[in-house]
Amino acid sequence: MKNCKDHKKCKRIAIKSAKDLCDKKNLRLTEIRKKVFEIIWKSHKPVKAYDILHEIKGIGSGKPPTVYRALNFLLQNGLIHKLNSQQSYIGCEHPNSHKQCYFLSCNKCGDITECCSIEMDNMFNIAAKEAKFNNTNIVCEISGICFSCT
Amino acid sequence: MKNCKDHKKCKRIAIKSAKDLCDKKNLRLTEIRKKVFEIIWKSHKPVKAYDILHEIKGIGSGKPPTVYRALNFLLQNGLIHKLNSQQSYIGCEHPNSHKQCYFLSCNKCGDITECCSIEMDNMFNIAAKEAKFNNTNIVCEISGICFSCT
DNA sequence: AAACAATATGTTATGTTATAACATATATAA
DNA sequence: TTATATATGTTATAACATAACATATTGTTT
Repeated sequence: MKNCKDHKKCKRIAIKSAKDLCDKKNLRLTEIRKKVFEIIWKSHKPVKAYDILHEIKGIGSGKPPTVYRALNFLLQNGLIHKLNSQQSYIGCEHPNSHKQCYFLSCNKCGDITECCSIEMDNMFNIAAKEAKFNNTNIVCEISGICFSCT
Repeated sequence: MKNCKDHKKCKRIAIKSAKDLCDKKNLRLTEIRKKVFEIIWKSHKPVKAYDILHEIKGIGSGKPPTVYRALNFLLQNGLIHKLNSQQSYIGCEHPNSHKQCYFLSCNKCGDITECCSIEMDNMFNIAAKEAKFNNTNIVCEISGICFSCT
């Protein structure tokens, strides 16, 4: 997310839409869950579970299960994503709206961009259909060196 | 890899071509590396590092670094793949030849199919090019329920 | 409001995955 | 043969994640 100029705004919007989504779906965005979400949204860089754990002093038990439960809640409800190739977590840029996305991840600066592409989507759907796979879940992570780091 | 009828043959070929590849590239397929490779090739299912560790009694130190070093050697030289979404390792179906592949992974039977697709490749290349990314590495894993398990 | 059920969090312990750091051995090149 | 690079041994620990059971909080029914 290189083109984020005003991250405070970015974060505010993310929190607002998380609240809205939870209201609409009757989900409880508890204090702990909200805090974990906020920590993840501190930047556009992926965050590790144990970094959250270290940062979450004063709220909740400060023990792994607390953090992982919050992460799982956020993952299940599409508010964050897990980056499997680096075991870390990042806020979803467009909750509510999207089905599938892929990630561009810079090995140098750590910046992540979440991308949606109908073409890519179709590709995945075709691949799954050809193989007769059901209930598919797709992990697609493109890592490399981004433009500004080249 | 549902259409493997004769896995002994499958494995033999894999070991043969690993040897050839190492000869050609002047790489040393030592006893430990070969053993780890063989354990991975016992089936077409992904194998966990610690399962290898438990199975590798009698050869090498039988301690994590030994196994991870062998795994890294095999990964770096394209002889095996790592499935990031399940932290496990699987033999490469076509070393030498391919640049990019994606995986179909059944959540029920655990079977994995390694697929190559020019269209998918192009898609990834276009995505990387558009984003001006260099030296890209792609992780693409489609999980779901396979045809025979449905 | 009281009783109950469902959901969320606390707590302890442990399982799982992976690497750092330094020592020793083996292979290859000078 | 000495030097250098590569591979392995060894000890310790870091990093990631969940099981199992106890308690608290919220929501629902009576």
